[in-house]
Amino acid sequence: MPTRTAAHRRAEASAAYDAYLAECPARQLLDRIADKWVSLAVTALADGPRRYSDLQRTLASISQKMLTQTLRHLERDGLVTRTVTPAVPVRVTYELTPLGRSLLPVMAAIKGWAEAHMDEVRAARDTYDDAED
Amino acid sequence: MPTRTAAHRRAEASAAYDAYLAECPARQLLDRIADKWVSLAVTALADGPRRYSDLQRTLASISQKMLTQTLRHLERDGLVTRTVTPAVPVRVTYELTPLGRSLLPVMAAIKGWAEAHMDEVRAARDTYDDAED
DNA sequence: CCGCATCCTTTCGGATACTG
DNA sequence: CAGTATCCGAAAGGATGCGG
Repeated sequence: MPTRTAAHRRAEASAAYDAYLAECPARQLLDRIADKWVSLAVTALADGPRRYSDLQRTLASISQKMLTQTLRHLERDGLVTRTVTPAVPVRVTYELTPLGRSLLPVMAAIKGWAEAHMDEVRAARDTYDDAED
Repeated sequence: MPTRTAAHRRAEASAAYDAYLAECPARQLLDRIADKWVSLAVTALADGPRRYSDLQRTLASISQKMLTQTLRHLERDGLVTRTVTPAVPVRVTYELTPLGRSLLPVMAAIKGWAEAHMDEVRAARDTYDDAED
């Protein structure tokens, strides 16, 4: 009989990665996904595949450099797929993978929180700034 | 009778802020909270008030500059309270406000996602990098 | 249309030294 | 202990021009 029970193994598995630790890969991954453009790009793909130019219109004022960079990272990390349709002109569409879909609720939540609590944050800032001594 | 029904007003209210728009304040707020240190700091305060030095130990390798800056922003935005206990030496504790508590599940989710899906992302990266042509 | 390469400015963020 | 202030290198990110 093993000295490590199923509960032990579960606890160990859930602690396999710890973003609090600097050297942990999860810390870097957190840094990647905790990003404004990632949040907007992933949520923009919620309803299905979309074209590059379509995404660029939706994520207002994003530069093509940042959009391409963000999409490349998401593609490399297995969160989106990139599909090129050879036509004239070429047509490129991006779509969430199942892994990307698992991140979608989280990204939608953070974007939603910002939109939902903007007024409260504004009020807090006014109070804070008025209290300058 | 007004031409705008309650449903109209609700729809309008929920669309009052839109992070997709560059000029929208919610875009800036999203940029503030979609941050590695914010995620780690907020989740670290989940179980109650903690001291500055305690947080610094938990958020391994964070510089005092970034920790102070992050906490100041959170305080200004009304997400945490800062309490100074005059003693020798001085004791400063940080605690989530109700507004901060409303953000906690979101921040815990993003941190948790990174830790939970690290292996899948790693596998995707290996595949992507191997396919270099 | 969908990029990549380059330049250049701005910001981020670590290191260090110093205060109540 | 819990900061603030300053310096400085590294990285982010916009602008522009070119290419398949």
